[in-house]
Amino acid sequence: MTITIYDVAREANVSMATVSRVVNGNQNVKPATRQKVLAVIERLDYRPNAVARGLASKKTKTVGVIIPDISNVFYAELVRGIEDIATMYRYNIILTNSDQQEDKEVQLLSTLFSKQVDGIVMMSDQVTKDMLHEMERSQVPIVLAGTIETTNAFPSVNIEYHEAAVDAVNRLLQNGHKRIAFVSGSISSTINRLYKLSGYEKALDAAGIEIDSDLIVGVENTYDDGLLAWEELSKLKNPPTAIFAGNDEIAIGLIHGAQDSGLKVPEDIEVISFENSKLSRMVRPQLTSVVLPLYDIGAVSMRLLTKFMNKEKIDEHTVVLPYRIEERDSVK
Amino acid sequence: MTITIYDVAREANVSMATVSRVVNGNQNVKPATRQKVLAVIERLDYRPNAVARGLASKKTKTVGVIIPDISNVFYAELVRGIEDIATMYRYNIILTNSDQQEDKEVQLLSTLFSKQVDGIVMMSDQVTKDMLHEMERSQVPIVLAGTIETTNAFPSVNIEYHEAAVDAVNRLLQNGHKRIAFVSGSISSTINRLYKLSGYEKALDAAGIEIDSDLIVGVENTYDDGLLAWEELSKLKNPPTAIFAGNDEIAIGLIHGAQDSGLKVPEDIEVISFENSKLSRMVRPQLTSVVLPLYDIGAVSMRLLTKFMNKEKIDEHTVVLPYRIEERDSVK
DNA sequence: CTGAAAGCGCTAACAT
DNA sequence: ATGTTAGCGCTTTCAG
Repeated sequence: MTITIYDVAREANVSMATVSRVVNGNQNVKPATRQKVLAVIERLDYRPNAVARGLASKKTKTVGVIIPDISNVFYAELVRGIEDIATMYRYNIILTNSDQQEDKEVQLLSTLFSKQVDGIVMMSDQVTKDMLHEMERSQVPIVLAGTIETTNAFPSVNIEYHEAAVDAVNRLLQNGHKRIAFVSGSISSTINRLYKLSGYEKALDAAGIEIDSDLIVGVENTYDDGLLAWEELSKLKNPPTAIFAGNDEIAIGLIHGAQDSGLKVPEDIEVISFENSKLSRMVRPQLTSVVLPLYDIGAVSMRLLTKFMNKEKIDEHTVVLPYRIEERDSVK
Repeated sequence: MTITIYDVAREANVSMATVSRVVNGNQNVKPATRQKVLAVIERLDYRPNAVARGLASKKTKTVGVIIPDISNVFYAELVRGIEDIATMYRYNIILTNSDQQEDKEVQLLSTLFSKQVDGIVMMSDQVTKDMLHEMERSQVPIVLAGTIETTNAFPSVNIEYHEAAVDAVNRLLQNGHKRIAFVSGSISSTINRLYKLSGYEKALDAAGIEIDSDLIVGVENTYDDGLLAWEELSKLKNPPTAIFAGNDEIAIGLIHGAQDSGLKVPEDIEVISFENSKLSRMVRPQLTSVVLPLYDIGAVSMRLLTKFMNKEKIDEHTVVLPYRIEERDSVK
């Protein structure tokens, strides 16, 4: 049978309260009895039942994580950041994939609540009304990692996407380009629409260049769609001479598409990306890219969550991490 | 306050046992009372507490997953396979990273036990005695995913690494190569040493080619180490004309290394990889590779675990998945 | 088909 | 410093 705190108490001739105290490191225990209890614990190989503890204390020491898809390096980096900090604070994480489906996201929130997680870190392309509704019922803190929620009702950690996008496009403008394309995953997603696209437009505007909708292409965030986007772009009567890519996979697809049709990067066409994952160095030419610090966003999000869970004072519910542009070889 | 099964019972004028029955889909409830209870549940927005349920039923509907590092695409694929099947069977997963450290692996097992997971899927480079010791204490089933445990005491799912390695090297031998290098992550890890390396040696042996230890290089499973390995190999008086790479990142590093020094792949040097992740198509030339079906290994492992958890009859504790070679352009 | 009652293993006052 | 006593919210016999 499984051995319980009660067995230990009996064998050690103390009450279960005392056993509980030594297990939880409570200082109100005479060293001698502590030793005695510890010895019995060792001998019986007693292991506390976290579920019982969770029921009694209403704290489970586990947090929920909702992301679109763990098999995407992008999110995997983020999760690693979350997990590292969680471990540091003795939390475990329940990992769930939403595949960006709203109904799934709502349902995942619900099952995480039922599992009595102490908090949730969530990343989503788009925080809908239904999600918000479910989130508002939460008894536990929720922090949004790398996701925009326009009402700003929840704590979040992000970078300045808009400024970053402006910078990226300016980098291209500096080199004299007039025909700059913007290729990005689901233009409809909040970040792409509200920040990257608007940054792109603002930069062009400031340079006195008219927006050409032919140069704005919305695809999936994948290598293959980067390839596809290149095909589309290269067919234009007046094709682009530089491209601002929404993420690394797209950028690499674009580059390979260009190279396959005989062009040289960056000589014939320049590409700047927005992510800087491990992939960015695994192509030739290596990608010049805005660095989106996914690991850090995850880590900081989790850290912020611990503060809420501990009811510490929080200075800022909304943290904005710095970004920078990593210069490599896809831009001259 | 949080509303409990007791509140629902009171409001519906039934006992909590009845509420429990309708919540759990027990058929022994008159349709009329079921409706009544359901109505109250809806009205009160009652949500069962999974922790309490776990304590009472001794089933948590959550499984533990131990992998080396989620930020590695390799493992991320695997986890996605696990998670999809887990979701299908209504389980959640607690994800943990071991970083391949034995002590951490042992400790993770222990904390997962304490959290009362219903089962564990684990992937490790090397199953040590200490780990085995901890695993043997487990009250719940453990299945090993893509990991070798020589005593075969635990259920596992793998592919035939040895045969796959032989095939891969033969593929190179076919093209007339005599100087074939083997570059792999931690040669000391069980799979690399016991299977890939031995497959490499066997294939060369069968072809009457003597093993040259200069051609066997053990590195980390990273792009950078692939680059490094190339440097080392290219300095040899008698350098290789073909390489068998332990995984995709290494293969890409090797290829870029060769290309950077002016060689052409596959004209001047051929490379075959062992993984076939998304990366394999994201290089030029695209990688010819043994396909290691990570997603499937994860999915099948989880499926196997559900069988154990349900105490279903198991035909084979050890399942071996098929592999194949995906022909692309890094081999002629 | 429904209810009563006894736990599941632990924490957290409250006493002593 | 240590023990007693209620629960935490639910499942699960056992009766009826």
